Amino acid sequence: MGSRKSSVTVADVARAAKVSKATAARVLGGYGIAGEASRAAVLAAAEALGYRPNELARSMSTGRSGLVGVVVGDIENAFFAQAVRGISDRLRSADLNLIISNSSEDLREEVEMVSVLLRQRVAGMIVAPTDMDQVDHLRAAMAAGTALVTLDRWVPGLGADAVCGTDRASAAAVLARLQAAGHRRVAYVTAVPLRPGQAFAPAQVGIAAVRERIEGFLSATAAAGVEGAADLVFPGATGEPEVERIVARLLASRPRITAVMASDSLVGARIFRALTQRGLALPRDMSLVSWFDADWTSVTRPQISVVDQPTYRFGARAAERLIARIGGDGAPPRRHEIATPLIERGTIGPPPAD
Amino acid sequence: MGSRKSSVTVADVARAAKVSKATAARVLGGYGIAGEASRAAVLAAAEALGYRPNELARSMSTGRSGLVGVVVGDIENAFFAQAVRGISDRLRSADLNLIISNSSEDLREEVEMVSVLLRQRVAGMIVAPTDMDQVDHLRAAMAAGTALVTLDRWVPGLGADAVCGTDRASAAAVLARLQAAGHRRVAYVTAVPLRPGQAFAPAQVGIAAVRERIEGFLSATAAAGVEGAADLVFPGATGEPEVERIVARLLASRPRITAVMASDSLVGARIFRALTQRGLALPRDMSLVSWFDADWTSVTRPQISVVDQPTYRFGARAAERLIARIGGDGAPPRRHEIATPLIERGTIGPPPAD
DNA sequence: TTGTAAGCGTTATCAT
DNA sequence: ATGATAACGCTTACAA
Repeated sequence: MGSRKSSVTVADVARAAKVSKATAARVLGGYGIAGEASRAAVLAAAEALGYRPNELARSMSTGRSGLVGVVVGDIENAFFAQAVRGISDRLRSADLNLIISNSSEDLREEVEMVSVLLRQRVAGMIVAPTDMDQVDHLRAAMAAGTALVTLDRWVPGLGADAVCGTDRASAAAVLARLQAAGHRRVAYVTAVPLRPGQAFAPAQVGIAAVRERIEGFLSATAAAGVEGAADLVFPGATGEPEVERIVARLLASRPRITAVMASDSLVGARIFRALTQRGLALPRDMSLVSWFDADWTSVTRPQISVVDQPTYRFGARAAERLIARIGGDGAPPRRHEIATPLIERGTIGPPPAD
Repeated sequence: MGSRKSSVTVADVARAAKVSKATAARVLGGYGIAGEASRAAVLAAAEALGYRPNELARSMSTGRSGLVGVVVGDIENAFFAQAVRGISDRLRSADLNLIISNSSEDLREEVEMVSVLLRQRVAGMIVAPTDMDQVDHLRAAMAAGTALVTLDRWVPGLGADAVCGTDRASAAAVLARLQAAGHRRVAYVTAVPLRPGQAFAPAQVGIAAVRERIEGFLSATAAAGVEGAADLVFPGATGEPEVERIVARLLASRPRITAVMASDSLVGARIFRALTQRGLALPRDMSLVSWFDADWTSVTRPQISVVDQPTYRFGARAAERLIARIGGDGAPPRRHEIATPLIERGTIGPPPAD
């Protein structure tokens, strides 16, 4: 039965090369110094025996681990998938490997995942925190000496580097652009759940990036003299039927809502579908701007106007910061903003005459 | 300076609980037996000190590693991103963690990544081999005792479990459906590179799934009495300009090619765009079937007919097999096929009268 | 039930 | 330049 995986160790190599374990370790580990003769012998023996260094053991004695953990909301989502690719590409050049895990945007799972990563003694982690008001587990990780960078979301007071978009400003800019086109009542639709039994307030939104966008949206709306700004935010757009209901409310609103901002590309796609399935045309009957330049936004007709979030760069940048921190960079932590500009395509038009 | 990460160890807990290291280890590790009193003391001490088991050390002594490696072509691609999610979900319930890496469909990188995973002493790995004719590194991994399951691609003679689609059959079925609609000259467009300086032959295609589809396509085409089947395969559709050129050739062909099969959703999207940008309408001017039910295929007008590859299930299934193997399942390795059925939407029509 | 002590495969210190 | 030898934090006989 027992197929002992007993791999070849430095001791084996040393024996074969007729040198001490220490010498073999030095040449194999590439540290210290070794004579020409022994070096050759060791290398030959290692080759012959098929020696593979055991990173576990190596990490055990050095204390550093070569592994970096990533916790994202949903790897299936292109937004995060691209970010992970960016992280992965950067990490590779620093000889670090990637443990990835999904939080499903659920705090409990996030806490669990962080704990698992800590047990694996990762050198650092990149997390997209699902709730900016519950970050004790992240604090603990940092206190334990693990480098941390938050992705896409800035948590004030955490003291971790963050790489995120210009959420507040972009939301305001999109609204301004829509108002310039003549829209007055613009809606903001997002998937974040409305905490049960409570009236909506931005402070209830746990995902920092979304909260910031909503705040930007709300203050710009109010500043424009539009009353009842809070009623223009539609949370809970979690699935097909929910979006369907929201679109119905949008269309029934009086005074009429004539433009929509979708908080992510999934919501955007669903709104688009709900609208076109009713036989409505964009931007004639409704203007639409979606966050994230997903694939689908350029095959529709017209193409969708989007707020471009270059998440590959988010990821790459986050990895760079993390690598620096692991390397001992002690600069004060800061927020690294990456511009998320509006890409105008075909779904911004004047409001319907009606 | 030196923020010694010196975490609390079992020894520390033992000392605090006034028991031996072994006893503390037993209750913390959840094995062996321990008296009620000591158990309570240890647990309390661990809690107070904030003890976190060191998985590295644990793996070192037990020999098993709790980590599973995954090597995919491109995590940024929804095809793989969904598969990874499936893997991740299944792995979690088995208390396994996921190291992921990208091969960029490059053999050299794949070999390197597998080697890295082996050094990390992963319990097993799931790989989408980029070249079915170069799998020595995978053989070596299995020989070293690492469990292996291939994803989406079957490598004959490797002796590893594989989870893949019904590629050959689906290709033939799609062709049959197209022929039933009246098409005679149908093209197959794929991103796999044409090896430089050689005429095209299916045996040059390294990605098993694609090779099988091409073989299915070719034999079904020939069986239908269509001459010059090989000229109907268009490899090298790697980027926007390449697809543009291929579409031009498609449209210029005589006798005319009236339907296209796209080997993946990226190629499909590019073909769709190239076609519609020329003002052509689907399926009036050209019929189209794409592999993979990507998001974008349901927002176009008409919606795209696709071969649905449920890659989340591919991943989940692969993870299940791997878990079984890690658990010692010794059943003969086999190919696990998951149906990839044609979903008819709006892009199959009769050939243009012309 | 509990404790002692020997590993696991490295790195790292200190003589030689 | 090289060789003993002690860690690293855990598991696991074996003894008490």
